[in-house]
Amino acid sequence: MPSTLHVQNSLTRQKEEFKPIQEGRVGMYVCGPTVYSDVHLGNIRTFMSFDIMYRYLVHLGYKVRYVRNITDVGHLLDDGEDRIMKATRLEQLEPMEVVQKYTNGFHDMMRVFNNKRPSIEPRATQHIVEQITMVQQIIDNGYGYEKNGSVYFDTLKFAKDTGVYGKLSGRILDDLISESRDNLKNQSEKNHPSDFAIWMKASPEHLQHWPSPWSEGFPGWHLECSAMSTKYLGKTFDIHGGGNDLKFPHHENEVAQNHGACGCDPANYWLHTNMLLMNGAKMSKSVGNVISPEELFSGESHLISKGYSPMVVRFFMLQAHYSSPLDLTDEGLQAGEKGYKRLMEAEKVLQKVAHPGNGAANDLDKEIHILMEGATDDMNDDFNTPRALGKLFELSSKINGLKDGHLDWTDLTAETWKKLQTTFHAFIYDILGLKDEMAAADGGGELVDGLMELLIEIRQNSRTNKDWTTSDLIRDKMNELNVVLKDGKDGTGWSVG
RNA sequence: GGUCGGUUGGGAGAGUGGCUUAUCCACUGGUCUGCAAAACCAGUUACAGCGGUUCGAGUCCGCUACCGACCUCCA
Repeated sequence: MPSTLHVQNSLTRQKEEFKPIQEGRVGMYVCGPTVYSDVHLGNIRTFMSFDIMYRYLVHLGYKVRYVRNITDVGHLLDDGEDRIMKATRLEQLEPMEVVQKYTNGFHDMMRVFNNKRPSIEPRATQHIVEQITMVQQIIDNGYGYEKNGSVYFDTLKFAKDTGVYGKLSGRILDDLISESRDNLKNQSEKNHPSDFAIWMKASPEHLQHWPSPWSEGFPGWHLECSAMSTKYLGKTFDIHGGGNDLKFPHHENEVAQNHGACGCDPANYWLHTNMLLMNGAKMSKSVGNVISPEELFSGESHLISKGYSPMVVRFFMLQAHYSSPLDLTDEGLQAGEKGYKRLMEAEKVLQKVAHPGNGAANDLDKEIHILMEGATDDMNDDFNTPRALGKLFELSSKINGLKDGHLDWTDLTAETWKKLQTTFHAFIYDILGLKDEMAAADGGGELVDGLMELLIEIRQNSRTNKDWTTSDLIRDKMNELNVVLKDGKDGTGWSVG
């Protein structure tokens, strides 16, 4: 139960206390999407995980510079074709049209899931100069060589000189030699199979290309992150993140490039998120378990029984730790939907109900404090959202218990109640980034509120007169409209859903 | 073949060498209620298998089985 933030560092494979380079400030770089197709649910989980980290760091009072790039060039498919170029060909669009289209889609989806915008969202194509400069530095330092207009990173020399190559992914260069397969397009040009391109000469049909000292071409995929993180966060910064499938080769090569150019580690803490599974397997077309965010919302998929709202999906994802694989299932989503509503209801009750005034710091008071502190400790422990959520649910029980009269208001002070209101609200909205999806519906303005009050009053009169026909009619009709009436000790409440 | 991770109750999913339950969903009983819903209380199902370390192990070590990711574009 750490009282300061600890994170699992992929670089050391250990949980370490987080100490920023500059006090009070954090530089964080996260590998963003390659904008060549619609955003994948797995991406959404990854960016949501880093969104939580970003939010929590901000909550802790850090001034965070959060950089998340857009890859719009240089990311090749295994047949050597550029991802963007492929989309250009298939959709008959300009490269920048492809990039804009899927960038827009990505942004829309990030907003739908309530992910905060990064401080800087640089694009690879806007940083060609920086990348060319870095290639030159790498060449000057003896770790790059040119072949037919393309430039490659000399992994063998780098590994011999520094011993750094393979540090992040746990791979040894000897293994890489035997592992590598001769299926890369430019294989023959490379001195060594594990070498990778940092500048590629453009073939005639390639639409995205820039002049450079070596050829008319484009930067290698791994290079953009090195160049842009260095530009905006400095040679060494605090946190570098991405999906764990990027660990090798992308992140390993990034480390190599930074060392090759500047002789230093790019980031002190490398954080990797785990994969999202669908029904126990990685989403893939061959398995037939792919579902898009839109299908998830609408329910139009054989994989799910109904649609689930973005916040339900977000809540569902928060119930697993970011470093564990998460299995997306219909049952899991259903459970998530109920849990999400329960949590949000408790928050509403908490904010609506005032402490009567007289109370002492008894056991209940202490329990509430312990739970609140526990939730913070959980977040400090490598952003453990599932455990923190558990604490929030235990607090929900206390809140509901007080409201229903099962727990005694005199056992806690008004200050504690006030603090609970602040803390709970901060956790749900600021840290976990949940939104009240019912708010839009039931906050339909004063008119709706007034009408609802009137209906509830009429129904209450019927109930007093034991006119069950009328009271049940109102309740049933409301149910048909997806409005749930809740009879409590202090009158009737209502909610949508 | 190599690297890394995983296997927890009906489902999802935390967790720690012992003492106090994760939590959510589902289920059972109860309280409340005109009835229901909601809420609250209580309860039922666990730590893949085998061996070892230990006074004591889901928790550490080893082996076996199974699963996954990466090694090739991928969050």
